[in-house]
Amino acid sequence: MQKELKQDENISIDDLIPETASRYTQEDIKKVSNSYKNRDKNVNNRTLCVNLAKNIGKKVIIKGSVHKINSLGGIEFFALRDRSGMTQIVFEGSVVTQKICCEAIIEVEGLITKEERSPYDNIEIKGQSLKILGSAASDLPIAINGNYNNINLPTLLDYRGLSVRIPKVSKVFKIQSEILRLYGEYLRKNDFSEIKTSKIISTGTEGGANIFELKYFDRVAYLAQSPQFYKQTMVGSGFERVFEVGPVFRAEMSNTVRHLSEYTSMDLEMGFIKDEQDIIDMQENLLKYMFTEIKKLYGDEIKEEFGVDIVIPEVFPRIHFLEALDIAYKKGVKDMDGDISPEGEKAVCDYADKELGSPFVYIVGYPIKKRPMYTMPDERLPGYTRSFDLLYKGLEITTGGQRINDYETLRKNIIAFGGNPNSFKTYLDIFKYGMPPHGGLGMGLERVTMKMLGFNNVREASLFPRDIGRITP
RNA sequence: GACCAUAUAGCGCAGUUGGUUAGCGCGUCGGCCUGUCAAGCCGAAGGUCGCGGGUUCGAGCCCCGUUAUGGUCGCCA
Repeated sequence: MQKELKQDENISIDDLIPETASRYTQEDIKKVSNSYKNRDKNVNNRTLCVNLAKNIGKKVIIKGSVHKINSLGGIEFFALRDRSGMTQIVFEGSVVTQKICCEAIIEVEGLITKEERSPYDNIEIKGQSLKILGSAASDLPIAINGNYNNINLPTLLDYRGLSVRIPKVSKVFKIQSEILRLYGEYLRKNDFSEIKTSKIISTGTEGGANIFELKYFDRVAYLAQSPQFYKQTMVGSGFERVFEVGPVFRAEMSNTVRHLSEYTSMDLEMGFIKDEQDIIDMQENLLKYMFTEIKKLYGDEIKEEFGVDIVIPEVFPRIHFLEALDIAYKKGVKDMDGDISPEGEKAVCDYADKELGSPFVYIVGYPIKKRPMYTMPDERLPGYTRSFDLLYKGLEITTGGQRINDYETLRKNIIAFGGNPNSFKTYLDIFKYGMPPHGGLGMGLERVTMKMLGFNNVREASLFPRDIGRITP
């Protein structure tokens, strides 16, 4: 709820502009513009926490947030946090004269000292002067320096702007940032081009009711559920291999630990494949690369902070849908009615984990009815398709497959799925005028992050999650 | 959308078969303290028990409604 403004807060933008603003002389202006060229670049020199060890004995300036204060009367210990890590500053005597609260932004000049009693790498800074760059109030609603587990997820999300300061929380998103980097890095190395396509569309791609409607001038438009058609268009364009990382929107009435109304889809699409196995090969190698690099960079921290090992199997098992069903039945999962239930998926994952030593498992060959109209049928097992899901630790993190690339087949499929070919004209045209055999996949960034770090709620892996009940912050 | 659970201080929680002034830990505020690292010791503030109604001499507790949150399912990445 918005609070009423107090009387003295009732100011306008005009109050911010002094009358002199219209009378600045050429000289006044010149003074400012000259300062652009002649500025002292060393004024802002600053040593980061991570670089303290190699500068022991030097006098430095460090800047960051006050993480924690321990005041013992004549001596005060500050834990200081910057983007690289933490350190301890010791103030003796009367250096600290102002009231300073946790999360205040400070600048400290001091001497880097080897000190066995310091909890941070046996290094600390003897503070000689202190400046407040940004003050902080004392009534922090959540503890940034306390035990992460003492705050419930909805509270963390309500105060997201502050909870992202908690080192363990920000670590999640540092890792997620690396996941994104590695995804693009590997695909570029393999001749993929990155594309960005519009998220405002005129018709749904996958059909169904789970699409957000929005006002678009005097018309109705929708938020894209997937870049599917655009990816395929660009395969046909001659790019052959494209990838996109971007938001997709699902208006599903699904209030679960694994659903978001808006999530980041890591998509790829590639031409001149033999079949869906080429797509799986590409993704398997991609994931091995990504996970190996993450493990190199963060493996120890992930183990320590989140208590999980990153396991990268030699081969990712590939099981046919009907085999998977069988495995699930044998594990005692009932009531699947020819389709694999989430419980059945868990059983298959369990099997892959225990029998095949892999937290990943591909289920290939879903029934036609379970897949979108553009999915390539498998001529060897009519009724089934050349599509797949990738399950990771019991959760679906990817859907993909080979697509139909023949115009007539696709046209008939659109009709068979209850659509009107006329409303898919732009899409169909790319097939009418030559389209290579191709396929691709979409991978949910937050789900990958969630499972990699062993969370049981996908919201923990989303900076500003959107779900049925949440559109703020 | 269906079902189940929960709602008590800034945060995390306890609160007995319904019974005086609703507690605990952390945090916050004040005081003491020169090696803290879950600092310690002394003191203090902080609550319309989600909201609305009902039962009762009496409700944080029981009943009805409502809202929010969490979880499960369908569905999905």
